[in-house]
Amino acid sequence: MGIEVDLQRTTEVVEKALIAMDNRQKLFSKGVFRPEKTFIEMVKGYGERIIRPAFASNALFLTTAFVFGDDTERLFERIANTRYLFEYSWIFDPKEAMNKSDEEIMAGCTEFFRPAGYNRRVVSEWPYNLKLLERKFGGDIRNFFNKHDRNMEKIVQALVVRPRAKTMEKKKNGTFTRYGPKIATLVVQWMNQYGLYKFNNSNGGGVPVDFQVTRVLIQTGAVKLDRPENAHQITTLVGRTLGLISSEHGWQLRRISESLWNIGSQGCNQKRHADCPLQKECDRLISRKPYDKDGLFDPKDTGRWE
DNA sequence: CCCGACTGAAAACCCAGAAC
DNA sequence: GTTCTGGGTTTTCAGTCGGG
Repeated sequence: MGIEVDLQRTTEVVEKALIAMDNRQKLFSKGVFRPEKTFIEMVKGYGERIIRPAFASNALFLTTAFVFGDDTERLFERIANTRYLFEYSWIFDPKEAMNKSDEEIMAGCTEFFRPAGYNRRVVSEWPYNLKLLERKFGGDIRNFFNKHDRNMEKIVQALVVRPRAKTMEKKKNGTFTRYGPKIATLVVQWMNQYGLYKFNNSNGGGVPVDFQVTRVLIQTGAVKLDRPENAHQITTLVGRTLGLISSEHGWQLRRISESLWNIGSQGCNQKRHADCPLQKECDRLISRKPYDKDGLFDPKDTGRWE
């Protein structure tokens, strides 16, 4: 059988998730969980206070790279502190950073973000990205977006280069590093959602497909597997399918992403099955272990009913 | 009651090298 | 050449527990 994405079933599940989100059903009763919100509002406010129009856009663009291999809620809780932001605002300022060594920049970056594990690599790429931003785009990420016709797809494409592009390849290309298919789409989604940049097409760029989004679709039978399969292949297929469904039904990509991600991270991940709007659609709980350990999605039930 | 020590879970991916 | 496969890697925080 291999990997089979059931278009009909995916549509059904997505529609139910959207309805639940809109009607504040079950785990959506307190609204949509947006761990990034406080921090983004904080950088916007700070940028206005220091009268630097590029500050918030730059800060969000650079920070989003850290939404890799970290707990998003904990990450934003750690850094959403006005005193810290004031003290470390220079790490988001391309001009000021030009006067500092890579080591100094990396040290400041580590102190501010206190990276949790995998995303330490973001720290080592920070000086490169920051200096590229200054040299090539005049210290304003919005110039990079302008260069790609303010078009979400083109911007994501320029950041990703190609799936699994090597860091060196991106550097040769003169583009930013640490932005893969998930993070690149997440950046444009947030930039648009929080009004940090006006794109020409506000519903492009795709859905950031991660473990949580995919697990919901596997557990509800929208993605059918009869044995463990490669995670990258599945997330690519899922991304394509969700894009298709979005344009077919006129559903916003951001809303599809938020509804499924909320159900996965706030529901399944915390075993709140009784509080899940997709409870009746779902017949299992899959483990994250094979995903981290072997890069696989294992369809096996690990005990939703325990 | 409050510490420090300890444990376990969690993480909106990327890349080298093998296989076509 | 391009595509695919398999696997890496580390900090943080909440929860628990025993000793002082």
